[in-house]
Amino acid sequence: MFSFKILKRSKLSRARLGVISTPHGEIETPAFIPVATRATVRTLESREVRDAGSRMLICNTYHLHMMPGEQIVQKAGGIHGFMQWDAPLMTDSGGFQVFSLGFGSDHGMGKILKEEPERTIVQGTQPSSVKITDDGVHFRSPVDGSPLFLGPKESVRIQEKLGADIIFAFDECPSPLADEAYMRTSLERTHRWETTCLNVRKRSDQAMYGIVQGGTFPHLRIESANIIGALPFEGFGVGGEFGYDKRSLRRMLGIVNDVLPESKPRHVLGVGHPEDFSYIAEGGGDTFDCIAPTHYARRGVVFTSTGRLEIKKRRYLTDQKPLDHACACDVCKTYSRSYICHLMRAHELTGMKLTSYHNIHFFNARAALIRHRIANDEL
RNA sequence: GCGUCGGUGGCAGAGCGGUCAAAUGCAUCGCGCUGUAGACGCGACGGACUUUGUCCUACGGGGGUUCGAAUCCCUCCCGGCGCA
Repeated sequence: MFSFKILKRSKLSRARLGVISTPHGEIETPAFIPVATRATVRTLESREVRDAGSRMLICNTYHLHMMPGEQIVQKAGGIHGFMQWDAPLMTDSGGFQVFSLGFGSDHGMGKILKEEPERTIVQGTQPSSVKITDDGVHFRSPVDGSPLFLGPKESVRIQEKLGADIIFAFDECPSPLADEAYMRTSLERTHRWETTCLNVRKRSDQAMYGIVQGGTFPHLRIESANIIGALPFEGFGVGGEFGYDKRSLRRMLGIVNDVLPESKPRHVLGVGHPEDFSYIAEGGGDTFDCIAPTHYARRGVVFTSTGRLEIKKRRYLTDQKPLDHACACDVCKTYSRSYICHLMRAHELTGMKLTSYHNIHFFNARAALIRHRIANDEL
């Protein structure tokens, strides 16, 4: 049911052109995957996401377990039926929440930094609202404080009920502030968890991706890729941070992907600003997800062919041009910057919807361009 | 006309003798967001400068009281409400 076909390998880089086939259809790669954490790409209906050019989404185990709960989703026919998305779907395992609700929250930072960090998280350190044990992670909801224990068994059990086409093994996304000793301990624990995920899986109609970690330590990345790559996963995720320098993203991916079996698809977790696309493809990434298009859209940041546009600025109130003159999306064909600027300033939901739609379309178009360039031997 | 309440920064709205260039919210400006807790977070927001400080101009206008007033008094102007 699940397969990955490589249509072309670049001669210039590790980039490849491919097709992932799932029980819910195919997707051409490299591809950008919008994030639909709680079974929605925020502000957009499933059909709109589809219209904007998306062929696969990634939902989240932790968030869908907390609300509405996997039983509800399962009864609705899995996420596909629940959200009426008749195309491929992935679910993230909850491994990112180990970071985002843990050290990420403690230090008020994301997993990608702009400069070399001071590695203050040493082996044995625990985040304040999350407790990491050998069996899994005790979470405490930042919303209402409700507890949740998620380990490899729990994550797989939930993901099998949610029913995505591709599920991820449970990992710990480590903080960029972790020192090497912490990173090694975390990595070894993650490796054990991933083996458990393979052992407890019951469904054969879902692909399971193992996740490579190791932070910015090349030898740990290689070690992780060797171990995870040798396990019978249908594909691989590459998680964590890749260094503050954009170039190191391509380098680290390259290091990992030289080790991972070439015939299986690789998903780069949580990376994908427009300027990252070519690095990801050149590093051998096939799919990648990022909250950027929707996250920024709601804050009034629009991605265009000439860079970011902060559409809430007063100066756009009288601008009759489309968001992006080079964009073919319905929003750009229909509405002016002036209108969208007004909606955003008035806090009208439609404003966020229009910017989200455009950004998703823009990201998809950029991914299509990457595919085009590989096909034309340009990348 | 009489009575009464009120006029504070772009807006709304605290303050009601010193610790007030004036709380708070919104707006504005700047910055930050990369497997989404977050339609969010941080900073600035009268002017000028030698900017953890100094000076100037400010709480409807004018005039007083006081060492000191956005805060008290008088008067004028404007607005809400009530009564004629």
